[in-house]
Amino acid sequence: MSQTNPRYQALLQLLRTAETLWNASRVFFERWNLSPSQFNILNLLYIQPEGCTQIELSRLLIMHRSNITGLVDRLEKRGLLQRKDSSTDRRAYKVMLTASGQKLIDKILPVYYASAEKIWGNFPATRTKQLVGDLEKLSVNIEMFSQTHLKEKP
Amino acid sequence: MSQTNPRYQALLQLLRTAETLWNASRVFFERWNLSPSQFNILNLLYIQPEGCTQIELSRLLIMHRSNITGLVDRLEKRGLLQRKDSSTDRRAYKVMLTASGQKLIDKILPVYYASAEKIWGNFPATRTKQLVGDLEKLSVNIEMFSQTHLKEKP
DNA sequence: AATAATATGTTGACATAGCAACAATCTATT
DNA sequence: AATAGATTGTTGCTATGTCAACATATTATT
Repeated sequence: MSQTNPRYQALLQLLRTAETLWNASRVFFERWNLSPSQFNILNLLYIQPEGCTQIELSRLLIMHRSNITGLVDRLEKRGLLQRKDSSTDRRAYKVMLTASGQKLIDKILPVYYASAEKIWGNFPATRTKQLVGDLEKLSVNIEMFSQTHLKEKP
Repeated sequence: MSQTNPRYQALLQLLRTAETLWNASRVFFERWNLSPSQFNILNLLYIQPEGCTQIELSRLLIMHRSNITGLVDRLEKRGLLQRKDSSTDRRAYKVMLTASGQKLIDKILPVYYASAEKIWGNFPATRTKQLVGDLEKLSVNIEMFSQTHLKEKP
C-alpha cells in the first residue's frame, strides 16, 4: 500500500495512455476543424442513418445530455448534421447527418483507420485481442465498484 | 478497414475504459470535495516536500500551464497548498502542501489504494503486468505517431 | 380521466481544458 | 554590457464537461 503499489500504478498508466491517445486524436482531427467529441458524434450518426435522439447520443458517448446540446448546436451551425422533430416523441429530436456531414466522415474514416494501424505497429493481433478483453473486464469491475462503493442508492 | 476493424476498436475500448475509470474517480473524490485533477496536484506535491513550480506541475500532469493557475488558485484558497516565491527564479513560485493538505492526502491514500485493489479484483498479477507493458509500448507508439504524422515541425 | 412520476432538451452557473498574447524575468549570443 | 530569444505565470477567449432547475411532454398509477 504505497505509491509503488502495482495495481494503482496500472490504473495510472491506463489513464496516462488514454490521455496521450486523446491528445493525439485532438491534434489529428484539428485538420478538419473537429474536436474528438464532435467526431464521435458524427461517427455515431454515420452508422445510424435513421438518426439518434440527443439522449441516445449522450448515453453512447457517456456524457450528460446538457453537453450534447452545445455540441449539436455547433455541428448544426456548420451544416454537418440536422435536428428533425421525432415522429414519436414531441419532446425529442432525431439528430442525423447531412450530406455534407456524410461526405466529411467518408473522407476521414480511411485516414482514421490507417492511423490506428500505424499506432499499433507490429503488435501481435492476439495480444491486441487480449488487451481488449482485459479492458472490457476492467470496465465491468469499475462499474461494479461504482455501484457498490460509490453510489449505493436506496 | 471498417467500423469493425479490430485495432480501431481496441483504441476505442481503451478510451472508453479510461473514461469509465475517470468518471468513477470523479465520484470517488467527491466526498473530499476534490476533482481528480485537484487530487493529482496534491498527490504530486505529497511526495515532493520541497515543492514544484507550476510549469513542473503542468509537465507532470500533461496539461497547459494556464490551466494550473486556476487549479492552484482554488486549492490555495482552501488552504490545502501554498505558493512560495522561488528563491532562484523571481518569475516562478514553489507550490507546496500545507499541513492541512498533507493531512488530507494522508487520509485519502489508504482508501485510494484499497479501491485500486478492489477494482482489479482477481486479475492475475502477471496479467496486470503485461497490460501495463502493452500500455506503455502503445504510449510510445502514439507519441512517435504524433511526432511523425501530426506535428512535423520545421 | 386525473394525477403523479419520469423522461427529453435547454438554460445558467461553474470547473476544467486548450491556446494566444502579455509582462516580467532569465539565458544565451554577440 | 547589450541585445535577442526563451521561459514563467496570468489573463481573456473559447470549447468541453458536470449539475440543478425548468418547461414540455410522456408514461404509470390510481
